[in-house]
Amino acid sequence: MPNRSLKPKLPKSPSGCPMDSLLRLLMGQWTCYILWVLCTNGPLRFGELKRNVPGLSSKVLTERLRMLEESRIIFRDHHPSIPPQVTYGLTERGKELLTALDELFEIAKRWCVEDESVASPESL
Amino acid sequence: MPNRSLKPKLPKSPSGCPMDSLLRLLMGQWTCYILWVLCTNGPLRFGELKRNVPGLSSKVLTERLRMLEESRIIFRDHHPSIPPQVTYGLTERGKELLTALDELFEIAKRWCVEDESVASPESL
DNA sequence: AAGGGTAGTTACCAAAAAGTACCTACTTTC
DNA sequence: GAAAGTAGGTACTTTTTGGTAACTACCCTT
Repeated sequence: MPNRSLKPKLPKSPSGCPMDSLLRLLMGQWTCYILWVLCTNGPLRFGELKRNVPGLSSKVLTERLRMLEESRIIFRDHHPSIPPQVTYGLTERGKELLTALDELFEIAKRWCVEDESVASPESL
Repeated sequence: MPNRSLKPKLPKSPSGCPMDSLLRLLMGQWTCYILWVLCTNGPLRFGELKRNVPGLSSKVLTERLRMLEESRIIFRDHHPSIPPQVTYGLTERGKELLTALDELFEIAKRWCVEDESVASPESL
């Protein structure tokens, strides 16, 4: 049986600022992308999730999932069958978080369009 | 004269996703905190900014400011007087971004309160 | 005339993060 | 009977970051 001992080691936010803890969590590479995949695809098994994020290693995926689970942003549903079946999905907190991240996404898209129209002006 | 040659080296988002570029920018340590300080205090000079973010080194501050300037999230106002006077502040883009980040901040605060009330339930 | 403040830059080093490869234990499929 | 798939864990290496200290050039203050 896997012992789930991989240490997530969030530095525990010495400043005590709530935003600091949240940023520290989201700032890790892949983290937001993992959340976005879980949001658009619904709950996924470990392997499916990994296949949906090309380039992501098992090690890092496990770390990220542990941190997100600990913060109750995602849930972990474990069926100790053979082969084992573990499903991850967004909790209510996770969905709430995604609505905020979605706003960032909208901004990113808007800026991208703006930048393109600056790069190639319509005056031809 | 400082030659402003410090390479910001954003990995240029190989995936081409707009959100990826934005996250790559915001994800760096201190970046969001710098933006928050500029938002709450208004435009600040380099030294003032540094003093407002304890623990942040000149090197990293310069790197972050260059990246944010390049993305037009902050502006850089340079008066080549002696001593030199350089002021940084949020652009319209920056202010737009901060409204989105503020929502994350609200979520972080709410969760923090929730977690405390779970840790010490009112049933005494 | 020595020290401090201005806004950085550079080189060097230490720490943290991420990637790689290989391992479990069991079943199903080829 | 060997390979592949399940969900990770472990050890090792490499890459990326961030911090430190010293430096620029010029002025004002003590």
